[in-house]
Amino acid sequence: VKVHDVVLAITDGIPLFEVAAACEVFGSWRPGLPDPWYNFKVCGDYNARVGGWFRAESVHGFSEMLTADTVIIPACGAAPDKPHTALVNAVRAAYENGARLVSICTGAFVLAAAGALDGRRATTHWKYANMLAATYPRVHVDPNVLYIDEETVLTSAGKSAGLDLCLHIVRVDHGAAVANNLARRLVTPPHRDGGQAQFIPAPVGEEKDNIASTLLPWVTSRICNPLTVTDLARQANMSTRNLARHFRANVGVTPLQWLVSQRVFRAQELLEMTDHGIEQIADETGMGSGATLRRHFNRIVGVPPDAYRRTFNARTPSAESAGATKKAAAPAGAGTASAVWPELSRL
DNA sequence: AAAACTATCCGCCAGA
DNA sequence: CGTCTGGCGGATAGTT
Repeated sequence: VKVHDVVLAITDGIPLFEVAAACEVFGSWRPGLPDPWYNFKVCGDYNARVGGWFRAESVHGFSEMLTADTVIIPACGAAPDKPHTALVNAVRAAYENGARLVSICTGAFVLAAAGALDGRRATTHWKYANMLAATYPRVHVDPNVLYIDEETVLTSAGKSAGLDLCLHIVRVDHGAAVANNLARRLVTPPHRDGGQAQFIPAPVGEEKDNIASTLLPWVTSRICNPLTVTDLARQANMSTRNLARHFRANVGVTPLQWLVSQRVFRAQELLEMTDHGIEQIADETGMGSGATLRRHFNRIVGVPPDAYRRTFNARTPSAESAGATKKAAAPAGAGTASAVWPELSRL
């Protein structure tokens, strides 16, 4: 099996965070991940300043992109609308060679300049969305999503959305279980399918009495109850129609979709931390039946509940036969990293 | 696995 | 006016 070549391109003045996110995901193998992980290289300007604190010395030339399977452009320098010419040319060449292009933050400007975004949907840091749309009219800019997957071209919003996109790519390449495993190790919340789901509309939201800050906590704390969408509407003091409207606008998915994903997340925790049976967990997560839980769990997590438990349950250090997955359980005392998920996973 | 049955979603629209 | 809300009904998604 050929190892997937990932090349990260950096230019002078590039922000640290975006670079770091990609390096964390693609640049280091961790226990439990497939062994030949990615073949990760950094290319760019020699001595480019990174984040204002470091200089990049050990970098390859842009020509590395020509043989890459995936090219990542974390951002551009201070003037996104005037991208680095050599970089743009290299990206164009890589694209014509069939490479998958990935941008984080203002990296989308480089992709756009290379023509890779023409006629496509794309996103970038919300602060630059207008500029991107104005500079490249043929790009359909959507500032309201974390990332957009156009198969061969993937763009993401700023900062941590880049991490979400990187994990999404791992999910595409290696499956949900591997992606979730990596997310756990990075102590970041796992996500649903990224392809069509567009969650988190407002990058810079206000803290009013919106659904996200009032209704969602109310529900998550009662996730063991078989709440219906009508129940949520009653709690929010609005009609189901209005709830559907506001929910979509504030949370990005429909009430039921969100509800089901929360139940599955809770089921993940119970699978990790208890030895309860599937039927019991279905009951404890407000899911109607074990069959229903299995179906949704499989769809969202990517593996069946029992397989998930075998991999992650901290109580039963199941003898992993083949050496592939070295005891993926969390360190003792940490109570499994998923303990931090409920708060973070409010998509 | 498929079918019958429910619940939910969302465009449209009128009324506040 | 422009904005918000709740009801309706067909299409979909979810459940048994």
